[in-house]
Amino acid sequence: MPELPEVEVVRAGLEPAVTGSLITGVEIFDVRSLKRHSVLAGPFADLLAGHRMLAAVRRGKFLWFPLSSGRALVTHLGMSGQVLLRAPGAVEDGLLRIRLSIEHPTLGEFWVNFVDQRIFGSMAVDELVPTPDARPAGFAGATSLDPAWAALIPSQVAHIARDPLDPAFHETTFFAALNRKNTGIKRALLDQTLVSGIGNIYADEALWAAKLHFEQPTSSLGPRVARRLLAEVRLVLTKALAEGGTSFDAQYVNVNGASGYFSHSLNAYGQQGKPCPRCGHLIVRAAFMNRSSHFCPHCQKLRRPRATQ
DNA sequence: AAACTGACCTGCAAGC
DNA sequence: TGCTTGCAGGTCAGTT
Repeated sequence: MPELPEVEVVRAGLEPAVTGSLITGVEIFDVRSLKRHSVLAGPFADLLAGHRMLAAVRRGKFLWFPLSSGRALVTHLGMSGQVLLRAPGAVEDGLLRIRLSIEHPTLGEFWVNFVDQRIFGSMAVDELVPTPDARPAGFAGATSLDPAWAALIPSQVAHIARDPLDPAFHETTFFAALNRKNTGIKRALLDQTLVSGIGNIYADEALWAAKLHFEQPTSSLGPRVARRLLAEVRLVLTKALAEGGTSFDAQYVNVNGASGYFSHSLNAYGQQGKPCPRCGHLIVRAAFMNRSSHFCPHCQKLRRPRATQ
């Protein structure tokens, strides 16, 4: 569920509370939320208790907290994950899977509650490895002043591409990959090894803004169109972030449980049956990759379509 | 090698 | 009211 803007809202909310905090307790209520944790690393709780979190870092939809032990706590929200900051003793959150008790040097004690309805998300303690380009591995907000962990990335996140808001995102490599690939543009936007952070909502929104059909072959995009699309991706992610992300229900909330407002700004996603804000034709929903694509059939036509036997 | 399909899960709304 | 069905913001292993 949460895409880059939603995950960034969570990261930014956690940053002040977790940076410098000592982990004093770990409670696991559902081991399925540890599916990304390798038992070879050791018991999850033992690898956390007694160590400090040094920062809150994000690349795409992955979030991690470098630890004083030299490892990192990795968090992915999956489709329905939330990380909630609570005062110790607060009323129980439903669907609570993991809880960390932490102690901040000046702000005091918190509960970090990992809540996840569908359990597609997870937490794990992972090794940190150097980034190939020696650039900062992800976005760390105000904490990143060339610290030791900046150019280190959790091993399980290393295969994920940089996101389009990352200053080290390599545009040329991305455009070259689009040229080389033999697939549709939406599939490519959702491929986190090409560009990270984009999910079903923002893929549909960016394609609507760029007037591209979701099955337009990537290899058919000229340099100008590809640039335009990337610009639209950045624009929609930035706008959504400014509005606190997209919330349809209580499933996506920030660390305090509050919703974002971007759902009011959607032009295509979930708008099937409503008029396209640009041309007035009705937005259509189509099956795509075991999910849905939403688009305007009038201003998002397939160009140079391949022969359809 | 690259492209694509299920599997993994729970809860909610809509339809009967 | 209670059942069934379809649907949901993602990733990964496995199969062609």
